[in-house]
Amino acid sequence: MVSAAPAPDPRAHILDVATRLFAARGFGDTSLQLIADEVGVTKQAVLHHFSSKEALRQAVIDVILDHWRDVLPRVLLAAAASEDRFDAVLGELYRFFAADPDRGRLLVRESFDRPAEVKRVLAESVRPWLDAVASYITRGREAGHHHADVDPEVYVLHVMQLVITATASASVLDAAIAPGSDARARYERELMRIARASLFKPATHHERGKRRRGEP
Amino acid sequence: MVSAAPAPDPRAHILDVATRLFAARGFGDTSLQLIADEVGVTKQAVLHHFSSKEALRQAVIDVILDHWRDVLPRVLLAAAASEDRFDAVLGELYRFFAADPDRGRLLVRESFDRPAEVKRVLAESVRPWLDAVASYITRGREAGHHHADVDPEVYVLHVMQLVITATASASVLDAAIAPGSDARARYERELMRIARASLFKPATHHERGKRRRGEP
DNA sequence: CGGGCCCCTTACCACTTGGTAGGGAATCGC
DNA sequence: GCGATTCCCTACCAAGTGGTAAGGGGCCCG
Repeated sequence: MVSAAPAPDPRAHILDVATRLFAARGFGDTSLQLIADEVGVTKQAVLHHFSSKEALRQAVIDVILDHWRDVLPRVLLAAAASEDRFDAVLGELYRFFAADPDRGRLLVRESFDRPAEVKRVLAESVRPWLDAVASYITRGREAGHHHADVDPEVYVLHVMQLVITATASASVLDAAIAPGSDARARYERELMRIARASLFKPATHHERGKRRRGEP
Repeated sequence: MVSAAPAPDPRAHILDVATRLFAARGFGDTSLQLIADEVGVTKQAVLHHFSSKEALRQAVIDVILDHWRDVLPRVLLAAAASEDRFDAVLGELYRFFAADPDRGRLLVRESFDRPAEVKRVLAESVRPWLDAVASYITRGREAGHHHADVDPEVYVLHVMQLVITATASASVLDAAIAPGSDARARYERELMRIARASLFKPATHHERGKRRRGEP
């Protein structure tokens, strides 16, 4: 689903298939044989490119993390201060995970299966920019744009979790709501609304026309 | 962690251990042997009480679902209409999952591993009362208590997901925020705040003193 | 032409998996 | 006392697991 082309590079092809299968079935329930069959090679060809199943796991996760580490700074740099930018950043984040639900599923699975590893990554790679975002919120709070009782750090974590799980389990959640209009669009819209309404004060006196200008 | 007593009933003991292990390591990565060792019996004793590993899985899930089906109606019945009741219901839901993070983890894992099954349960067991809650929100919206642009169904789903994932991965998330004051309390408080702020209008003219009466 | 390297194969390995067969000990109703 | 039932054990099994060993075919560089 994530790749149409069979990929000329077999290593990348294996990584791709493994990512999909690990996300869908979990690490323990995905045998090297299954991955190999799906790719169209033998199990030993897989083991040729990745010295062990564990190495394959690491490689799969690294792909996600690298992608993340690449995209996040770019997105956050675009986040100056205004409410419009907030939408842009959150939208980017949402689209990142919505583009491939496997990303979120892998992250969630990993946080369950190997909490120690994930904690390390969180402490090292996530905390820095979480601090940055949190301090941005704190500034906006002191400036009176944000609700006074926001817990910036935890707010950001909760919104991120919401993005991840909403995209990761969207296909399942469809069964819970009445069928009809595009559910995915509703998920995204409502998520954005929740995030916005719980952060921004409801448009105080001054600062009315300033909001929701067109963005380039 | 969830059971201190070794449980005189071996079947219940097995169920308990299996629940914990399935939640922590996933179904595929938990062998019958491991469960048996943890319980202190042989693998065949486990297979005596549960005819197959799959049967054990079902039994574990049924315990969770039964608990859920038992608790939810009771909680929802207490939900008349006021904002105070909202806190009570959401708080109850939160405490239900916070009391044992394995519950949330199991549900999340199950939604990944067996989406078809979960969809069935959602459609049959969750949708009815989700409709009820949603229509309650819709009424409050028409009465002017709630934000006009709330998508009731999706709002409830998102809040539920937030509760589940926040409790399920709380221990991991601790690594992302600055250490110090009780993180769990912050998670709960901020989650409640987000849910409340994104649903209720910010205290219109009348109805001011009514909100946030003394809480213990 | 020939050696070396890369990519992948077949063949095989020790080990674990979920599950079966059958029997033994304790307990209960009679 | 005695059969039946419940509970759990030892012993075993076929199938599948991750991983190793060894080698073959294509290809580049000399």
